This record gives sequence, structure tokens and C-alpha cells, in this order.
Amino acid sequence: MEKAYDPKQVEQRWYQAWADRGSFHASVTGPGSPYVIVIPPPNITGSLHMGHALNNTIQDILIRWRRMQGRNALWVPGTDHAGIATQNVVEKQLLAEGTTRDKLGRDRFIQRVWEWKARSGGAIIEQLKRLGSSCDWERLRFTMDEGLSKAVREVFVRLYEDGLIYRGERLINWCPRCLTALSDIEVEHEDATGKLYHIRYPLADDPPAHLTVATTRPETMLGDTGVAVHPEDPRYNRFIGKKVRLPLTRREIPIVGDPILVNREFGTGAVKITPAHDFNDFEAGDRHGLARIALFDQQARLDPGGLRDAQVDDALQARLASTPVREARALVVEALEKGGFLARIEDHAMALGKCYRCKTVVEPYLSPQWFVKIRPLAAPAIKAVESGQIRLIPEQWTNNYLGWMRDIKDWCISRQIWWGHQIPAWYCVNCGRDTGTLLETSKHSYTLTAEAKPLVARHAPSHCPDCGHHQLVRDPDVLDTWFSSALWPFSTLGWPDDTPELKTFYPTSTLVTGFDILFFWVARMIMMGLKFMGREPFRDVYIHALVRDAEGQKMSKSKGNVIDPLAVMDKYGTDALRFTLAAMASPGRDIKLSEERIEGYRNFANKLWNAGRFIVMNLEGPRATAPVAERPVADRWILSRLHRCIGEVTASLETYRFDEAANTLYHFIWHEYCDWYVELAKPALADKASPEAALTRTTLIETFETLLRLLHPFMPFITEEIWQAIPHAGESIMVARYPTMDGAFIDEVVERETEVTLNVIAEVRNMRSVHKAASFKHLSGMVWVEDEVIARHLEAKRPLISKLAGLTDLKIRKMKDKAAELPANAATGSVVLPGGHLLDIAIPLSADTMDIPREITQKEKRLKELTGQLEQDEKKLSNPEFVAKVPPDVLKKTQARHEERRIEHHRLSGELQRLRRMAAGGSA
RNA sequence: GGGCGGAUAGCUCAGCUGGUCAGAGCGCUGCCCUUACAAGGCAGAGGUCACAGGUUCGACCCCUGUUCCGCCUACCA
Repeated sequence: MEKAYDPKQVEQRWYQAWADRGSFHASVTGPGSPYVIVIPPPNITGSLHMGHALNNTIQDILIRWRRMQGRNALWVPGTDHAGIATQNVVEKQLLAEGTTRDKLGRDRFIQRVWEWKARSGGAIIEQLKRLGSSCDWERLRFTMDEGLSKAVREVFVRLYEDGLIYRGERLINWCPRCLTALSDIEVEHEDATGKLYHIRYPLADDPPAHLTVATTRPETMLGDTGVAVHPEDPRYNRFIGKKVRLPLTRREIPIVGDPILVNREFGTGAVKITPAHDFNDFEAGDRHGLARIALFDQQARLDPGGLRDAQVDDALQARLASTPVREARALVVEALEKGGFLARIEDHAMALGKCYRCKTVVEPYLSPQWFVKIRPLAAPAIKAVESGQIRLIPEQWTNNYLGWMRDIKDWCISRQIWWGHQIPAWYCVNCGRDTGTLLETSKHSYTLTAEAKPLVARHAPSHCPDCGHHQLVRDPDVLDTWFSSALWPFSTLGWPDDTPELKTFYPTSTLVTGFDILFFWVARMIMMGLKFMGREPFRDVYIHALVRDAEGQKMSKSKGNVIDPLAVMDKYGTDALRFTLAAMASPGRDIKLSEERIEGYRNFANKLWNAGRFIVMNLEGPRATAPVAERPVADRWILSRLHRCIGEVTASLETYRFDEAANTLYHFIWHEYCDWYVELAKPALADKASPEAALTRTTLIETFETLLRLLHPFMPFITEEIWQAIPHAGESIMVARYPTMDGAFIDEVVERETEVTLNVIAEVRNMRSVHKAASFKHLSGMVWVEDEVIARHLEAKRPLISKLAGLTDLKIRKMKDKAAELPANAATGSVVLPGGHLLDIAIPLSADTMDIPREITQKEKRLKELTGQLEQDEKKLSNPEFVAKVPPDVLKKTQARHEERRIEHHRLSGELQRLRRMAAGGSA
């Protein structure tokens, strides 16, 4: 083995070996109860970022752990077609080639996307493999696969037949750059400082008088079709039923009373109503039967037709036609000011909606779209979480989820793009012409009005059921990408066909995801799973944090603070990255990732590696086994500690506490196994052929092999590499059994005893350090003990203590002889043993070696600390209420602790007196 | 506006149902190339647990309020 661990030459080799052996594959007939995870499918346009790394590390830990436990563990991988994002990527390519998708046409464009996908869409899958993800690659799925597309059509048709999908003209969020509708949650709200414009609207029958309205979007006033005041507002309610003259237009619009829309305290207390450009106004317009005048075109420019409909003053019409909204605002404000309509402008904090894909400001836009009527689907999805059938972990998210679900709005699922699942709805050209719902804009190009009658079917209908005509056109829209991801837990297992996979693996066990897609994805999977499978899609939803940079900033390319997981894996190794992410995955808290932290865990990997080297170097020689009780104390100690560790790690994994599990492993391996056990074992191994060495060798190897298995889900590569180099049973650690805690190995007596040994060693080291005597080789030590049992124990450990504390000689004596035996010049220390017994230590030093002032300082500090603690104890113990009310075991503990402290305090005071006398120049 | 979360060592964070819980890692300081490991060993310094009240025999932990910082959500135009 090399002196330092080199991940590069290890990782790829083992991943390949696992794959070749078929270890990732789960069969429907496999043994063990199924444990199933479906991957949150990454976008095919995506490249592995830290969020993916965290997400997949956690899934892999769970899957490897369950697989090792003997479960039939399946991790279904796949990718998502990401409609808008992917289309954007390919359109950009076309632009570079000097063409556009419109020039190419729909079919050829889609062909191009598939070509792009074939070339570049698999990158992220390869990156997941580098992470060590043990997915069942034979079951790789893509949301646009034939099977999954079939599922999408089936769901669409059935929801339509159940009246849960409808088509209609609504105000929707429109991205003027992507030229498509977005669902409510695809809009990101960003705080912005805008302005509040106060505009005077003259009363139609009393022109000098006016009503002043306040708005943040003055340019939309051209489309106003009413003004609202509160019906109980004495300032204005007498105007209800009258009209105002809409400035800059030739129109008069009514004043209505509306207690819902109007907030009397805000602005002027009067609101303009623009039903075609604002969601609230849309509803208010409905309530009062107001017209809707759409002013903007798809690119959010002022539409000449709209301006005409709005009867805008001719001169202004000419100036505004086809100007983008942003510029139009200035022009409208200018015109208002000129006309004397502008009362004032004030600063105003507001939220601006932006497209989550391209950050363009979205516009409420009136257009015919498809919607899912969501409430009937949400109700069971709410119940499933309320009843605990589905658990969200950490559970804080439950409220979030329920709150959103209870207030859920219909889901706009149509997108005006080409890449995606085209809606399975057709329209009869003949009927459409007759009813005027289908307008031929050019050859083979139609516009469908909101009233067009769709024919929804699983396959293209051959003729119109109403008129029998054969010329049918398909709805050009595609479905929201999340519509297909919502089916992921069952579409990937073969639904709508009745497959063995569905029978065995559905419902899945755990979903691992970030909270940012709780609504986008998780909620919708629950609704669809319950609707179409009649069962929840998963039992547990583990929601992990966001990965941020060391300053807590969200990582983004534009900020340049991205830590690239691939670069990290190159530099520090995959295992180090995985372990870092696991160790930092504290529930409910974002991960602030820093490179130093990863480096620390790279060092941990190296530590493990070198422990492995030590074992390999000590393989030679006989091995003997014996019942635990007959093994050397150090062995019994590490076995006891190991089994506690196994219990803790397993409990942590069961509760999704990856951070706890990782930290427990780190601490145990480094600070118990390596720092202590390996050191304790060394003397025992010194004489290779001795019976003690034979026993120790066995324990050394067995415990190490066990902890490798325990660690494997977190650090799959290095554990496999080392495991293969030491004695083991089986082909691969990946399919070896996960360790289970065996209480028979837990031995509290041995743990306590060993602790005494370790404390004595630590105390001697401390004494050496105080006197800077570390480099003096030939030091002897003396120990005085009160308790006979402890004395015998220490006597047995004498060679070991001497060795680890670096003493050439160690005398163990009775406490009563201490005064007579204490050398004149000696560093001193004591250890308080359980039960209040005391153990004193001295290391004879030469007078010039001793750093008496330093020892005094150190002991004074400890004395002060003790004094404070003693006071606290005494306060408690002298309080009758405390003694009366406290549980007996706590009282006993407090008393015992107090006694120990009292003894130590007494001893320390004596020592200090002696030291002070020495410092003053006298001899002891 | 509503909701959620956070504030603990220089930094990043643990601290589970109140009773050695004041901890870990990194960083820092001192001493060490001790035959697995300098990506290391040994030892050490460092905190009024945001602030103010309250409950309790006892509070980092529970309650109330305050301040600051995140995030989600919302139609105050």
C-alpha cells in the first residue's frame, strides 16, 4: 500500500468492478424486503453542482446501507427533459447557426433537440457515477421516453375524463422572453423599489371634480375599465354608480363599490381596475361585469390593436404602438403630466414577479390555457400527510406543505413551447371554421380561441365525431415538465402497464429532495400517486438543505462563488466530498461549504488509509480467537466501544441524521480506534509469536473490517480498497452485511477500567508538557493509589502505561506511603477515579528542568474552577427543596461529584502549598 | 402582512424528551520526524450559550417580549 491514499486510481476501478458484477441491479425477485428510492431526475441540460452532490450522496448512503442490511434495494435513476431550459439551449445553438426554430419547423426542431440530447444529455449521468451513486442503471429513465410519454397521455386523458383538466381563457403568468405561460410557482418574487403614481380621473358629469387613484403600473391605466372604491368609505361612496373620464382615452368608465379589492388605508383609497393585466382586477372585473382590454402583445409590447380597443388618443396611440412596456411607462407618465392628471409620485416597496428560468419580468396575460382542477386532487394529498401515511423529515416542513396545499390554486399546465409532451387534444378544422373558434392564420397554421372544442384522446382520432371530417389539428401546446415528473415514482416502474416492478417496488420508501421543489414536485407526486395508484408514492420524504458558499451566499455562476463538485472530487477524492456533505447535513440548516472542511475530511480518509496500512503490516503471525471474556482488556474495550458505535450509527441513519452518523464514525475511527486502540495494540503485537499477539491480531483485524463496513455507505471507494487488502469474507464490501450491534460485547466495567488507564496516560503527558519535558527520554514515574482493585489493574497495565506515556519505569505504590516517597523535585498530578478515589502521580525531574511557576499557574487555574463548581454543588445540596424534589439518581450523582471535587480540591491545595514553598526557594 | 428557521469558541456548527452540556471540527499556540499516518502525534489557550423578563429546586434547552439575520409565502393597487 502507498504511504498516502490516492483516490484517483481507486475510484474508477471499483465503480467499474461493481457495475460489471451487476451489484447495482435490483431484481423484482431479489431477496429481502424492497427498499426503493427514485432519483429526483436532474435536467438533461444540467451539470453536476453541489446540490446534486448532496442530494445523491444522501440517497446513495441510504441505498448502500439498506442493501448491506439485506434489503432488496433499488435506486431508480433518470433525467428530466426540462422543457423550457432545453429548448432555450437548442435555440441558442440555432441562433449561432443563423437560423431559428420557426424557420426549422416543429418536427425538425424536435429532431434537433433529440440529437442534442443524445450528444450532451448524458453528461450528468456520468457525473453521478463519479460520485459513486449505486443506481440501477439498467432502469435508467427519461421523462420523454416512450413509456413515460404513454403514462403522461394516460393521465391527461383520465384527468380530462374525470373533469379535472379543463381548457379556458384565464389570466396567467406569461414570460415575454420564453413566450410561454408559467405556473404560479414558476414565478419568483423579488423585492423591488417601485413608485406609486397618483393619477386624477375626472368625474364624467362634473369635470372639475376628480377621483385620484394610486397605481404602480401607470401604463396599464389605458386598459382600465373601471374604478373601485370601498362601499363604506364616506369619502367616496357617493360616487358609486357614476363614471369617470379615463385620461388619455376617449372612454368613460364606471365607479364601482368593491370591498374586496379596495383597501381604504392604502394609497388614495380608490383603485383603478385593469382586468386584463392584473390578477385581482381580473376577479374584480368579473364581479362587476367589466370589459377586459388587453394592451400588450406576447413580447409585452403595446399592441396597436389593443390601443385601438382602448380608444387611446390618436397621437398617443401612434407614439406607443409596439413600444416595450418599460418605455411605454415613461411615455404614459409624461402624457399624464402634460394633461395635468398626475397628482404625485412616491417611492414604494413592492414585489416583482420574474420568470424562474430566465429572470425576465413576467406579465399577467390573458390567453386560453389548460388547467388542472387541483382541489379534488389536493384533498387526499393533505390527508396522507396529516395522517402520517407520508412523513416529511424534518417535520417542520409539514406545516409548510399543508399550508400550501390548503390554499392551492388551479395549475396551469400548458406551455407554448415545442419541446415536451404535446397535449393529446385535437380540434376539427371543419367545425372550428363553422363556429369561428379556429382561425386559419396561414397555411396549416391555426389560432385556437378559448371556445375551441378539444377532442382529448390517447391516440390521434381519425375523424371528428361531430361532423365526420378527417382534417383535425393537434393542440400545439406541450405540458409543463412537472406534469411528467409528477408521475415519476410509478411511470418509471412501467405504469400504466401492470408490471411486476410496480407490484414489487411501489410505493417507494424514501424520497430525498431539496425544499425548493417541495411544491413543484413532491406535492404533485403525492397527488398523482394517490389518484392513479391509489397508494402514496413514498413513505418518507427527507428534505435536505441548500448548499451555500462559506459566506452563506447561494452559489451561482454569476457570483463566481461556485464550488464545483467535480473539481473537488479531482482534488480531494469523492469519499472526502461525500463525507463532508453528510457530516454537514444537519437538519433544517443550510450547508455552508468551505474547501478547508473538505480538506479536513480528505485527511480523515488518509488517516483511515494509514490505519489500514498498519493492519496490513501486522497481518503476519498466528491468529487466535477466544471468547470475548478471555481476550486482552484492550480488545474487550475496543469491541465494546465499536458496538456502541454501531448502535449509534444505525440509530442515526434510521432517523436520517447523517450528520450524527458521520460525526460518530469520525470520532470513533480517529479518536478511539486510531488514537487509542492501535496504540494499545502495539505493545501486544511486539512479540509476533506470543499468544497475546495472536489474540490481539484477530481483534485488530476484525474490528477494523467491521468499521470499514460501517463506514462504507459514506465512503464507498476507500473502504472497498482497504477491505480488499485485509482478511474478509465475500466478493465486495458493497454487498457484505452491515454490522449490527451485539449487546454481548458492551462491557461497562472494562470501559471504566480502561478509562482509568487512559486518564493516567493523559495526565502524565500533560505533566511532561507543562515542564517541557517531552523530549526527555529517560523519565520514570510513580503512582500512588488508594484503592486495591485499581492498584492491581494498574499493575497489570504497567508496561502499557509506561510505553504510551513514554516512561522508562513506573512504580505503583500505596497512597499512605506517598509522603515518604515523594521526591524533592517532581512534577505532580492527580486523577480522580470513579467512586471518589484518588490517584497521585509524580515524575521526578531535575531541579532545573522543572517549570514551577508554570505548574503553579496551571494548578491555580484548576483550583479556581473547582472552587466555583464546589460552591454551586453546595448551594444545590444545601437547598432543602433541591434535596426534596430532585430525582434520587440525580441527587446521588450530584453528591458523588461533589465528593470527587472536594477531594481533588483538597489535594490540589496541598500540592500548591508545596509548589509555592519550592518556588520561594526552600526545599520540600 | 402572515409563517418558518437561526443567533453557542476566531470560523463552521452539534447539543435528542430541562439535572457534568458548556462540546466537535477547522483555525490558533507550544513541544515532537515516537518503526500506520507531518494529509501526522502530544499538549494547550479560547465562550456572560443575542438581549430582557418569566416558569422551575435547577434553563443553552420551556414560555413571553425585544433586536439582528436568513428563507418561504402574500393581491395592499
